[in-house]
Amino acid sequence: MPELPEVENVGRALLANLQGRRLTGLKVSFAGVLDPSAAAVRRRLVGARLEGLHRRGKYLILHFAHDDGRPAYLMLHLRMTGQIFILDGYVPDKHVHLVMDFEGLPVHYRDIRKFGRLSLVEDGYEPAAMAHIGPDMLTVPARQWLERIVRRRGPIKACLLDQGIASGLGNIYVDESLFLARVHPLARPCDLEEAELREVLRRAKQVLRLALRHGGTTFMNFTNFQGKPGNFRRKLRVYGRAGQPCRDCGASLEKITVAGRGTVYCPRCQPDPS
DNA sequence: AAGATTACCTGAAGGC
DNA sequence: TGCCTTCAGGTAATCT
Repeated sequence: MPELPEVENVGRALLANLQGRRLTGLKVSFAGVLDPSAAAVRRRLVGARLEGLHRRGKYLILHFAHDDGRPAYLMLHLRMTGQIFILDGYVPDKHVHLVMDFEGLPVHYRDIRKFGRLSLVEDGYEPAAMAHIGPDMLTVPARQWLERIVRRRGPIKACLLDQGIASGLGNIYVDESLFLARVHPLARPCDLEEAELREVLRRAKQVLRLALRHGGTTFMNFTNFQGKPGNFRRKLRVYGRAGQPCRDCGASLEKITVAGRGTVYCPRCQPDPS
């Protein structure tokens, strides 16, 4: 499940391998992953060079430019199971839906569940299609984040998953952040002290940076562009560990449902808010 | 109007 | 070549 650190890794790989290269071909075998049609995307992008790239939350926006300077942008979201492979001798299977050719270097897009999207956008790194997406979780100033969350009455876990408040956290890193901050997933931001909220943000940034350094978390499907799994899984404190002992206090970790998501927490380290 | 639910997909896992 | 149900979760759309 790609969240901010996994998406950042993908972005770095794309930049490192493709910056300055020209897109020379585009093959699409499942049209649903591309918006609009392959023909329309080809018309805008083939012949353009990859100039740069921007990430906000779990979105990547690739900036292409034609020789006359005319810009074009491709917005990418991997959703649940999207993967990019840039790998010598990679053999596509039935889940590879799109191949971009960069002057002989093939870039494969694979997506088992077909939730991911590559979308042509015309309005740069801050497109209207992302107007409802909040600031990036890794860089949002504490003051701005507090303003956006402090009056919320829903469970803090739902707020952290809400990409409109701040973007980048998914189910894994939300549970990890709340555990490190010693905050119960059902606690309401409007009931918490400012210091507790600040601690949640501090821990979220910490866990994202740490996961990034370890190449992301491979739980189900994530691998990097060369097909290697991330190493952060063995660092997880609560996610995927329901019924196992808390690494800090030994209590049995509990599993509940919050905002429709499986949620693991320590009943002793993260005391019930009520 | 924020919060909750469902649709979109496939594969893994478990019960029988 | 076992069948069926449940679960996994990011986001948009649709409810209440």
